[in-house]
Amino acid sequence: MSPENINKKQRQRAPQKRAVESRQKILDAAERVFAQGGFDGAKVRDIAAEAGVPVGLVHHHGGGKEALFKEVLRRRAEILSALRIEALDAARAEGPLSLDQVLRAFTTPYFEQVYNGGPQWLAYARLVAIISADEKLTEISAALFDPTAKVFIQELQRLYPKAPTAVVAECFVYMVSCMLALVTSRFRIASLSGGSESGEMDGLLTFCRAGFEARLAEASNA
Amino acid sequence: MSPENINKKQRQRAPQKRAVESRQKILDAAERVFAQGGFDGAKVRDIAAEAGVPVGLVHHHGGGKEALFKEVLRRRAEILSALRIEALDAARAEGPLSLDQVLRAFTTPYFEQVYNGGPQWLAYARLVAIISADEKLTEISAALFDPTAKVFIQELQRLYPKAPTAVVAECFVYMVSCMLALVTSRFRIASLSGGSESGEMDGLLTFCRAGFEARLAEASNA
DNA sequence: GTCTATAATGAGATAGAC
DNA sequence: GTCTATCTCATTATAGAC
Repeated sequence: MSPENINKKQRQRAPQKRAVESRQKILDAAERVFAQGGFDGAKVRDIAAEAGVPVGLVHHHGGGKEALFKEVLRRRAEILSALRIEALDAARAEGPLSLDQVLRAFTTPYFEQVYNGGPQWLAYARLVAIISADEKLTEISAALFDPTAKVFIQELQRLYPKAPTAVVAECFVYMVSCMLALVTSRFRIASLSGGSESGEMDGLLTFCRAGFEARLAEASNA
Repeated sequence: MSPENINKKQRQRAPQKRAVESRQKILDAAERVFAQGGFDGAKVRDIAAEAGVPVGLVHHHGGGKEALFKEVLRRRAEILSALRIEALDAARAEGPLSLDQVLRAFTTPYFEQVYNGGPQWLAYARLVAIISADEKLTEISAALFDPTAKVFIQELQRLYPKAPTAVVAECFVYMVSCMLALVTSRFRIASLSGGSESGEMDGLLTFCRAGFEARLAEASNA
């Protein structure tokens, strides 16, 4: 056995507590900084300052700005996708799916994490909204979210078999936009209405459920 | 009369055709470049190259990157706001407003310009979607769009007097999100559905009208 | 107004000591 | 792994000739 292999094995056995803490601090700080300003707006120096570590360490653990960005996105996208599929399976177990169940299986995990998962999830939610609007990042966000989206669209299609798939996808995109808007524009809603807030998930679902029903019924009769 | 005043008068009389053309080229190029990548992603050099002018000229006419950015946003925001208010007034002239009329007064001018106003309007639409998602640019977009938004929210409030203003504003934000998403995600919808497109304004309105009705009815009975 | 050259700064990445 | 100092390149902005 060569010395290199011995070193590798040792690293696998003892991943140095301090090191993983640093890595975590850097990823979390990057998440917050990227969530304001997006990829180009964020500076590696800002991330280092936010994490309280020297700049060199950000490169060491993150492997460059771009790799760091992708890793930040990937982390929670995987968790979220798993939770959504899980929720859908749980609903399926109860019998035939309703529109409300499908929409809830998609949105509940998101709001659950954003509201109860700690402040990092809120930063992540903002970041997702930013990359969704950015033309240049389409490939990344498609790779992260399209597989799950397709599962849900397929499920919705089953509920409205006569509606064209393009219309189902269109409605799905509307729902996702509203979902992101609710998180990113809560202050905006407050300001536009003169102060008080209202943004709860059930309101969003009422809006979207009615929208789906009306639009897909219309498209089914065309 | 001093020599300076003479010079000023001469400039006002003859605003040199070449100069205004350059200014126009630069603004249009900036619009396209900002529409990909946002403020931080866009480089002044890219704008100059896109406009086919030397870098120095961009600064001369644009007055720096930030001023250029704001000017690009302002131009069409003013046109759009005027068209929307105009459409609302025209509908008012026909008698009591319906929900559909209010929503159409807001969305029609937008789609009219985006689809028939030339390619620069499409770039502008993308740009608006980007700045709407960006936390740091909240002030700018609020200054540009909130005054008109408030007029429409007030009108919607009149249709649903028992609904809390916060809920009306919430629905309004949903509609705007869907409107922006329709323009920015048309290819996304196509990809999610396997190829064909569907994105027409009437479909959006069906979705949002039903959403408004359901959500505001619910909130009025609470 | 237009263009070229350059100044001044900002930012990503790396080398090498500890 | 951690940190400091530095390299290198890109970018905004300006100065000054035409």
